Amino acid sequence: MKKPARHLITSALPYANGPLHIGHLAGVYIPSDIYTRYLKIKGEDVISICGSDEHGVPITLKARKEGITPQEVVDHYHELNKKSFEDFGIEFDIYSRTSNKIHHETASDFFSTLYKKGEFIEKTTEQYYDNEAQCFLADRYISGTCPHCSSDSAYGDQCESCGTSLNATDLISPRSMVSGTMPVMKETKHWFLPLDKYEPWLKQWILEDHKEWKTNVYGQCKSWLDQGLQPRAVSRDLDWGVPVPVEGAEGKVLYVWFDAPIGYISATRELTDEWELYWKDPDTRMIHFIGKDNIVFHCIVFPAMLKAEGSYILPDNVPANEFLNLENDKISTSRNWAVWLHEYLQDFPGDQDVLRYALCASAPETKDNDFTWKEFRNRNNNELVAILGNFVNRALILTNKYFDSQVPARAETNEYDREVLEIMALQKDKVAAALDNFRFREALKEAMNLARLGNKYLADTEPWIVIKTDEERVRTILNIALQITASLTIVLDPFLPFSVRKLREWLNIETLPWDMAGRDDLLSAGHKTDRPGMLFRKIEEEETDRQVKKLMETKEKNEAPVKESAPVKENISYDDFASLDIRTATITAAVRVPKTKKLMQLTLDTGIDTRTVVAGIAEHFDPEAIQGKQVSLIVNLQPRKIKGI
RNA sequence: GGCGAGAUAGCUCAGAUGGUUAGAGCGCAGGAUUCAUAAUCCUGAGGUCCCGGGUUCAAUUCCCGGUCUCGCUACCA
Repeated sequence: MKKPARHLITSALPYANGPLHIGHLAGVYIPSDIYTRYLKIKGEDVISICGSDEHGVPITLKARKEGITPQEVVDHYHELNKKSFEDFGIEFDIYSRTSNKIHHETASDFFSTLYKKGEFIEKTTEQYYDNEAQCFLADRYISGTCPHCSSDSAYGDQCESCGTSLNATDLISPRSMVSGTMPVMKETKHWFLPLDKYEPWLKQWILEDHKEWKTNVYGQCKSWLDQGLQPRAVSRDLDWGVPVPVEGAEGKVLYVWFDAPIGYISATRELTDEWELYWKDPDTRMIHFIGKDNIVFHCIVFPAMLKAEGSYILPDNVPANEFLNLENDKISTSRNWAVWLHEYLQDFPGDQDVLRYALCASAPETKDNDFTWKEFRNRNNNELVAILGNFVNRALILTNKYFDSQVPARAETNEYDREVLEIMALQKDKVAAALDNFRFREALKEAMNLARLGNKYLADTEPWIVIKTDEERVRTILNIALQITASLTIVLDPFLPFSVRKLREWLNIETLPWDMAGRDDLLSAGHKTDRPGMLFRKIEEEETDRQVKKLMETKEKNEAPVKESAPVKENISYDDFASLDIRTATITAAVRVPKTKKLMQLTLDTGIDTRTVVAGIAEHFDPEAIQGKQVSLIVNLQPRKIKGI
């Protein structure tokens, strides 16, 4: 493979409607940061791009709910997240945002270019329109009764109660969540990117030319390509986003997934006048770091957009990670089940590298992984403190004790010394080989093995005993131990930037380039080192227990029945009310409905008869636990069949 | 429902074009050691490789069927 002239690293743009958590870090930003730092220390030409994704419906919903403008929402989270990245040493060359002017221009121009080339098809479809608020309603803005489970709190895109994905037109008695009124169907025009047109080319490019992509990425792409691609809408009716730059397109903006990846381009433009070198020169190697939920957009939709435009390069690889769970449960922003980065730093000030280490060591590279506080503590105490911190401390303290902190000269080496030096020299290539293949867990392990080697070397050579009889021999031993320490500052640099900085200060050296790692002459005899402090502190059980307790409290809070009250339905007449026959009934039997997640079949004794009712409660109640309980029931509701019952 | 990925030691994960004793780190047990933040080093115990069938001389690996977890499912972002 030809060596690329430069690298362009992109990291998925975090959506600016919430703070960042450990899942973001482990899945995307730690790998991308390690990779970027690695390329930089190797002396490659590389830029790392990221920014806030600030458009789309959820942000407008959040703004409406909080009674502020969408701009205020994104301003808040942009600043918060930008700071979190800085605090954790995630070094982007630029952290931009999609609500700024340069992005609007870039995205608008991109659309115009495709529009002028005739790359879009226009389609007029019928969509729900809110007459009172005078706007089209995205599916998310519509609620109604689910046609499958009869839950009355289904959204236009999905029923939260039974999990079915829906079209807004499927809903029974739809209501606008903006005004509460009943929406009407109205025609609206949208632009579509005909992905089907690029299908043959995508098949060749991915399925034939990129067999080396990770199996999850390749498999997902293959599944889409095998099913056949369809034209995909690139615009929507909304007043928040990049306006569609076409006459007569008032009230329409670019669909956020058209808009967001262009954010990578606008951020690069904002960073450098040479942006076209990074985006259009075939000698540039582009890598997208993303989570698994983003695969199709980065592997199919965005490449199709770039291809349609014509002058851009395509990604060389898209190393998508799986998801990180937390204490055996899915991370969820809405359920507050997460470790938030800004909160972590309040509770563990100065311990950024510990989290970086723990998340990299158990990154969800091939399958979903679980983060536990216990593992976090163990990783810190047994690996960072005991192996790395301890070795560095031993080497420097011994030097301080025996040779007044000066690097001793190496005399004659014996066979064992040479063996150790040889392993040390090979270690950087092992780390590099893993990093080149985006295997970050393995790379970190190999880097740590260098510290393990150091501990073993000291244990085997026992300088604290030899010093009594043979000082010359100890000089050689400590020289070698210190050379290992110096190499550690190189191979660990991408992973633990904060700690490596400290270590360099104690060794009194500058940042060394990658290729020097493993050399036996990084520190010359007589070089003065500093007395070391603590590289890592021990984390006590109380500290992590407190974190677990915090999560348990969240869980309790979530389980408490403080359900948000649904919007009040339209008033009904007294006659309607009077016609409801509500009675108290006793549950005599309850069984789960097979092949459903949420449905439970109940047998009820109403006092007047015994009847069978299906309720969407199986996620929250145990069949055994609710037997004998009393419920109220409208006994004259029209009977319906659900799942054949 | 359809599709994709995963399931291997107590935990977190590697791995094998099908072939003798399936690996690592952590945890656990025993020993050595004291320079070091009781940190290190050595040794050891631990596995129905998710379940059921098939192909084969041989299956944890390939094929078929199933179970569970996660993701995608085309206007969710």
